[in-house]
Amino acid sequence: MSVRVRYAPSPTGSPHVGNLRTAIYDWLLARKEGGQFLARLEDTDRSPERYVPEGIYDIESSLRFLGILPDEWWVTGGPVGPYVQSERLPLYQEQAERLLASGQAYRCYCTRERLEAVRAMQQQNKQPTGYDRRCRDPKLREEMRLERLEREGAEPSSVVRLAMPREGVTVLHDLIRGDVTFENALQDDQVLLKSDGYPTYFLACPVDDHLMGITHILRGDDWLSSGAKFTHVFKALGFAMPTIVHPPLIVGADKKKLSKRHGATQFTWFIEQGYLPEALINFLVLLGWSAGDENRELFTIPELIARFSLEGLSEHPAVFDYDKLKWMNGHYIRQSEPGRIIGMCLPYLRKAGLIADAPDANAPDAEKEAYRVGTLDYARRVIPLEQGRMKTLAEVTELVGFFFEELDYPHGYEEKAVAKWLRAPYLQPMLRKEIEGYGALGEWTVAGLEAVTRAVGEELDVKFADVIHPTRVATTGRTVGPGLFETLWALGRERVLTRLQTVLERTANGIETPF
RNA sequence: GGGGAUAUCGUCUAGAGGUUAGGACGAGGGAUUUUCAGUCCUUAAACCGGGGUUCGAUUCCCCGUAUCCCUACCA
Repeated sequence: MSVRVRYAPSPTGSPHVGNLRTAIYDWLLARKEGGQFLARLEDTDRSPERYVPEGIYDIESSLRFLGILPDEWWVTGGPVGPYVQSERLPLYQEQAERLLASGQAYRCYCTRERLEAVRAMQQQNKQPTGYDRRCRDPKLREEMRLERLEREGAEPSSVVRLAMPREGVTVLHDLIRGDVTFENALQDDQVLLKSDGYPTYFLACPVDDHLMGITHILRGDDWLSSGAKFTHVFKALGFAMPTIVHPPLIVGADKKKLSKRHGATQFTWFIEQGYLPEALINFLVLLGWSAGDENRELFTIPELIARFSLEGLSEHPAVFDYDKLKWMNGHYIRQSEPGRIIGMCLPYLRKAGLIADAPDANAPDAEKEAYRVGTLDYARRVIPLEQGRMKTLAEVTELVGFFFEELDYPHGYEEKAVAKWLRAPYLQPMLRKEIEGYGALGEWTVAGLEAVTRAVGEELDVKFADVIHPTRVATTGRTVGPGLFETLWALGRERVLTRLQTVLERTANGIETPF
């Protein structure tokens, strides 16, 4: 039987990185085994805070971003749809009826108030909490129904609860943890069908996994402790239990389940920051899985597909290491074709106001041409110079800002940079010679710029480095950046000469330090 | 309170009944360059505790401890 796995997110907002990691595992497994990867929307909680329509879009775009497109899902449909639980209500109701008919589930008329009171009492007495099974007794149930009927003047609402066996044990066989045994008597009579007619996870998931032919269930370790109820629903329904495995949780530095207070958890944040899909996949996969004794951690997607197996999953929680992710992302940025990075960086530059938006489609040709030459070509020259320094794409604006911003000494110059390098006694002659030399340069090339600069240093009898640093500060306002000659080359003759000239004039009487 | 799971450098992890317990991130040092980044070399850094089993356990078993997860008409 071919492998069929599913990613089953709830649209409670932007997807959590932990859920996406599971989706990646699912996808890798499907690709590795030549099976199918499906996605199903678990939107059975209709409360406003737990049903976020935009979340659906975030889920969809996150999968697209990662390039792990489901073979069957709500976007494209498929043979076992619909792939949205709220559109499958009759299916769950039907199965609930079966359970009711066979006595493996029962209606419960208890009010929320009563449930809360019971729980409060249990907590007060340090008793295990859980439903006291009052309605499991037909007589008491009818009593409760009548009582509410009279009080409310209409047929009272009810839920359907799982009639968990009162004795024996339920064993869940987890692929990586082995048999996990639960005492049935300790399990709660889980609500399967809510009073609003929607199923809970414990009914919807088994029904769908069965109907959709799911062969392997991968779900977070936080589900393991309710495994008995889950397993029992399959059994009660007469459905074969798929292979099940609980990858470890992703946690924060304090070892608690990764949440907002640890930093970003919403996947869309990572996209916005400019993490590359292959970096995210590589990093996330390694958080809870390893290729064994292969001493490496950088894997391409095809390599991951070839190596992935459920057996490689670890069983203890993994701390999300933002630093390592950054390192890995920087690695993949460096590895990328410059064209790709340029394309990915442009939106950040536009957003930061460093470059203008592209002209309209119906703008005059001259305007389009001017944009292409003046803006795009410049950005194309500049961005690759900083490609090696970016850890995230969002950092590009910080890195290349000085190329685009109007530098007008001393405005836009870093105080420390000026203090350190523009106090050089030979500054004035150096600037004058550079202006002359760069101005007279035939072809504006990196080699030509270097030759001129070296010559200036020799004429001044100053070390090469001592020319380079003040020149960098004079033309960029800072001490760090790409190689000086690449920088000058990218800036272009006009900007370089203007900036040098301005500094020359304004430092004629020593350094103005308005700082 | 109850239940479940887990335990190797700070972090992600590899590992085998006998190893110098390996790699990576991060940290320290050095080299290189024109600053930064990168690259290369290098240093420090770990088997939770106690019992067993065994010639020998960090590895297998038990107990303890610690941590996490669940304990909803949420997933």
